[in-house]
Amino acid sequence: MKVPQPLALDRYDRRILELIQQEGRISNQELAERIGLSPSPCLRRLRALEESGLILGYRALVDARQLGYRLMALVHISMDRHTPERFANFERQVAALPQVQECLMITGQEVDYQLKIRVEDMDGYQQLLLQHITPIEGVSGVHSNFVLRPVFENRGVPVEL
Amino acid sequence: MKVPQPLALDRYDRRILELIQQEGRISNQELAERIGLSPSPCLRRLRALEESGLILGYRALVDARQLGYRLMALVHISMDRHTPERFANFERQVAALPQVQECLMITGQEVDYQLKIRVEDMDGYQQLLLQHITPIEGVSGVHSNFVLRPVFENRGVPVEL
DNA sequence: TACGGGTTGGCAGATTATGCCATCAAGTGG
DNA sequence: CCACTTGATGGCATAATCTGCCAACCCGTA
Repeated sequence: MKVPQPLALDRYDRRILELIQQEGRISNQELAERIGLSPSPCLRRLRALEESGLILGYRALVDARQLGYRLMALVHISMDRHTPERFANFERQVAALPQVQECLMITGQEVDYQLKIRVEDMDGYQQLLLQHITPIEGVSGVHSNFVLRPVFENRGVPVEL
Repeated sequence: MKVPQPLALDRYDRRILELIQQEGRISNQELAERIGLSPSPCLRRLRALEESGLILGYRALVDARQLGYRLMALVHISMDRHTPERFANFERQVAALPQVQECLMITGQEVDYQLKIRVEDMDGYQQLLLQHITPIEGVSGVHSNFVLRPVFENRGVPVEL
């Protein structure tokens, strides 16, 4: 473990970050070739980026539609009383629901959270909402928008220059 | 290339999908151990899942905050005229902005798109909005919510039993 | 010029991936 | 009940990759 340095990334590090955000399973050899370095220093840099916490991990992207999740929705939640306990409890309950892909606490006069959920269809949506989200203590309002088309998702973080 | 089958995933395939969504760079050997299969058939299954398109790819997760992106916002866009050309043009322009991490076309009486953006700070936000998003032809309204805290993101798609 | 810190490239051994083949289990028809 | 077919497994040999180590190099400084 290393304390986050003032963070000095040269162009090699940046190229590495760009490439592994696109091809997370690229071999170190090919990575080295593409950034114009030999395998040894390339691997050292990659490991250093991982150790520093800049690279949080690796994920395979799975096609949700092919798995039967044909409906994606953005669910906006408002809470009645804004106590830390209420929030903590809500977040814990929501984290336990696998259909909830993302949970963001956001600004907004009427809204406290936005959830991104994936379900099979409207039935699944209704079930999730009525049986698992609405009943959570403190939830006073729920409003959803459905995703008509995901234009793009899962883009990498820009690593300038 | 294979045509998407009726999709019959046994428990081995499901375990593979679960594991590589959590550890995208896991070695085939360890993957095989964890699912209780020898390396050969495990690798065959993994490759088959990739070929079938169920696995779309692999990504490294990069810590945006450490890269200086301290502000995340959800930007809601409304368009004045709902013609396919307007939409296509908007999507193209928005895709060219690296700060836009996600673009979803959504339902809503006043809203057509939700963008998830990452910027350095409020200055960056203002610049992005005024110089690159508002000027896009057809954009008639913009309303943003800021993310106070990302409770969780980037969760895997659930692969039931 | 000599020195020190940091990085590189190359090499050897360990680990992993890959293709091939015999074996095995399940289902079919004789 | 026995061939026979289909599809998947496990093991093995080979190829490719990773990993740790060390000498060489670059660069700023004394």
